[in-house]
Amino acid sequence: MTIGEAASLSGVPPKTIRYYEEIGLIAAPERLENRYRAYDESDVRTLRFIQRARSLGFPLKEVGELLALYRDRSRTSREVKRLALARIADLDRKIAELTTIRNAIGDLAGHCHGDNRPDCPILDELEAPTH
Amino acid sequence: MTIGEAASLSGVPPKTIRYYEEIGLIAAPERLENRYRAYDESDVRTLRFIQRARSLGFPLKEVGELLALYRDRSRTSREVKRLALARIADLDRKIAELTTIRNAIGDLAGHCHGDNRPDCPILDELEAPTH
DNA sequence: CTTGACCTTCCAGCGACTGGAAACCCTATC
DNA sequence: GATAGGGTTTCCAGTCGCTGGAAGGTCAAG
Repeated sequence: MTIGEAASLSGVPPKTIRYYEEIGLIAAPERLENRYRAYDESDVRTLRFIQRARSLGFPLKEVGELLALYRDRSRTSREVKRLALARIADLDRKIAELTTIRNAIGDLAGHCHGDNRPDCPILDELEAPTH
Repeated sequence: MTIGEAASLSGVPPKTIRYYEEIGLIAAPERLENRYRAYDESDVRTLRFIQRARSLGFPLKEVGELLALYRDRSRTSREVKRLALARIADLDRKIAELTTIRNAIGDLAGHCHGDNRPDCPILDELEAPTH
């Protein structure tokens, strides 16, 4: 099948598939006589795997590791779990950071009238923080 | 004062200060005879303002808007609050998204033994999701 | 025979920096 | 006066994960 068909079956756009090939995440596929890339079911499964790992926030480097583990019959579940737990720790850090920021802005906005007057605690605080 | 001094007083690295100048976020400063950039107290205050707005997650484009509002004596607090509330909505969306992902990986990791055996629900799920 | 939808390659840009190279400037020390 | 070290200057490249666009080749339908 062509790249467009593989794209719609896997949910990964053609441009992105070519990009994954370029950076070596997936192997370069066979070509048809007209130089079009030819994919099969197995390629589509790989692309779907990648798509799901990406949607879970794994960076491409880790997607590559997951893919290698996925193909390695002798891998242990420990290796996979290690990646997953690292990803969770990373997400927890990011969530905590965003939450802190969100609350800080929330506090500021809560003290701002938001009317036609010019005085604004948000700008005041950016100018010279009180805490 | 030189860029290095302005950097340590404001918390914005020299490279970043030059970058802000390049993209037009801050004005190009006077130069000394040796072509070094010369900053004053007011520049440092501006840089600190930017630094704080950035640490609150405002993208540079919005930092520019905040800066313009900050300098505009006739601005209303409504305009500032609008930016702050948009930022909060954005953060809430991001936090919700990351939390969803975090829980999804958490579920998967919870079902994975993480031992020497090869079977792993994480890879299984990436291969073919059940939900 | 033309239209339109594919496909190919390559190059550029996003945001917000950051690193490095090559050169210049200033001060202090030997 | 040479040298070492710390600034500073410019410019170019790289990060991450794509995405858009240009210029051209290919194919099936009308």
